[in-house]
Amino acid sequence: MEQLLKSVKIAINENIYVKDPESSDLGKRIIEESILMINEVGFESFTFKKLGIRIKSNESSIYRYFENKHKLLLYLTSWYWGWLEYQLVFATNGIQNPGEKLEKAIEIVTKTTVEDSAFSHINEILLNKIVINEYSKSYLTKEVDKENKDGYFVIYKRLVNRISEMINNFNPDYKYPSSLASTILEGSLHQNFLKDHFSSLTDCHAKEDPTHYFLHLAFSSLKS
Amino acid sequence: MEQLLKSVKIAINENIYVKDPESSDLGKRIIEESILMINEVGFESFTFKKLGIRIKSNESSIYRYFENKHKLLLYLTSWYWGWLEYQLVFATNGIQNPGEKLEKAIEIVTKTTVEDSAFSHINEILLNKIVINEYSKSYLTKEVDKENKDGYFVIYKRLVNRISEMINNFNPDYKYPSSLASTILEGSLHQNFLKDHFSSLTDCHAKEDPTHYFLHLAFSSLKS
DNA sequence: CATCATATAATAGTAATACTATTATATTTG
DNA sequence: CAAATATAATAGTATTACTATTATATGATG
Repeated sequence: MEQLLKSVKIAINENIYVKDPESSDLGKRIIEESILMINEVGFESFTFKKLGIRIKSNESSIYRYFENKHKLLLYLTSWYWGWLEYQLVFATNGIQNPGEKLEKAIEIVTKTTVEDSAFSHINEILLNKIVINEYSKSYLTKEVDKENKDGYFVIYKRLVNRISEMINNFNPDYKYPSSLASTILEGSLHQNFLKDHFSSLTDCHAKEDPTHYFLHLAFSSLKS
Repeated sequence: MEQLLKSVKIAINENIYVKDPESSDLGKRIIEESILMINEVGFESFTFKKLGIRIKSNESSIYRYFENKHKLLLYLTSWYWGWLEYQLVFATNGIQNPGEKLEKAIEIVTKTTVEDSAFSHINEILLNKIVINEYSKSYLTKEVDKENKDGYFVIYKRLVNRISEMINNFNPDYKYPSSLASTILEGSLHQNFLKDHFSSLTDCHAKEDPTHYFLHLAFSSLKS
């Protein structure tokens, strides 16, 4: 898998960036260091000026890659979902049995992220933390409908739909496949957040807990 | 219920505000108009300066009630959760049967908000929209642990715990009562958001759909 | 190897934001 | 009526989120 992934590039909607960050060394440094910095200071305090100082480049040079930090967040989270989608498709591809397939899918999307050496400038573990802490902010905006129309959320939507289809294949009579799929994806981020900051509001404390919880939730819904 | 509620005040942690907005006419106008304005322009574009102009008062006067707009958001959302908690307790109080009680609770917290005439300066329908669109932003911050320690989220936590206890009363063997409770509350906000902006990611399209979805989700989990 | 294009860096500037501080003017209360 | 308190007006600051311009470095092509 590692070898194969090395030649794979996660395709991001071209309108999200001004210039493809994968196309230059500076671009890759922007991605690499922004992931570290957003984790350190949070998205609100993160600015292009500070990032410029950190990567020993200039604020205005970063603007040649991304219009603003919102677009950079969209880029980072799209990349994450694309990466997760790749893992999902790869891991479930050969499975014929719909129950097994769905089980594997839920495992993939709810498990704790491990680093992937295929993309050297991207720290997937920290990127997962960014998604947990900041993803909602990318769509809870007044511009969401326009940006959705412009295709900024296609990868996420495709991922939800893939899970929704697997749910449907397992039980075609179940009435809420899309809601269950979106609940699993969003809920997994939420339970992970609660684990770290509001532990009394969750029963997920160990690594595998969110996976067990969502497996139980999904399969009991689909079997009844 | 209406008559009784008229003498009820939703108690908000005193550290959230500088001066109690319920204590003056200006304070109530700040609450009333900020709800309208955040709905209109979104939390990001909302500023105390603009609110001051709108209520024909001064920016600096608003600062005498709230340190910043983040605190105002905490106030508004705490009020909402307090109001919902009151409805929950009131509606489920007399119910002895744990299944019925939980069913009622899920109905209350997932149903579409209707206006409550008891609090004339607060539009609960719009406040519910603010909670859907902005609540996450109030805790997805670098200050969350400190603010949690300071008790800024107590009402929300109490609400989740109430539901969690009802789940536990219905099925003491179920392993994830807190996770299920937080999934229902957060998930309900999320499904409502998807309904309005990403309809392909949800099966909740009509008014009662989130309730039906979460009732099915909860009870099939708890019966298996 | 010269030149031409492009990428990057440096500098400066702007409007808006998120405040703080000070003073003036109402309004309430004791 | 005086004193305290609430509100309003004004001004000021550091930071943010950009845009614009110019300078410099690198690299590709003829």
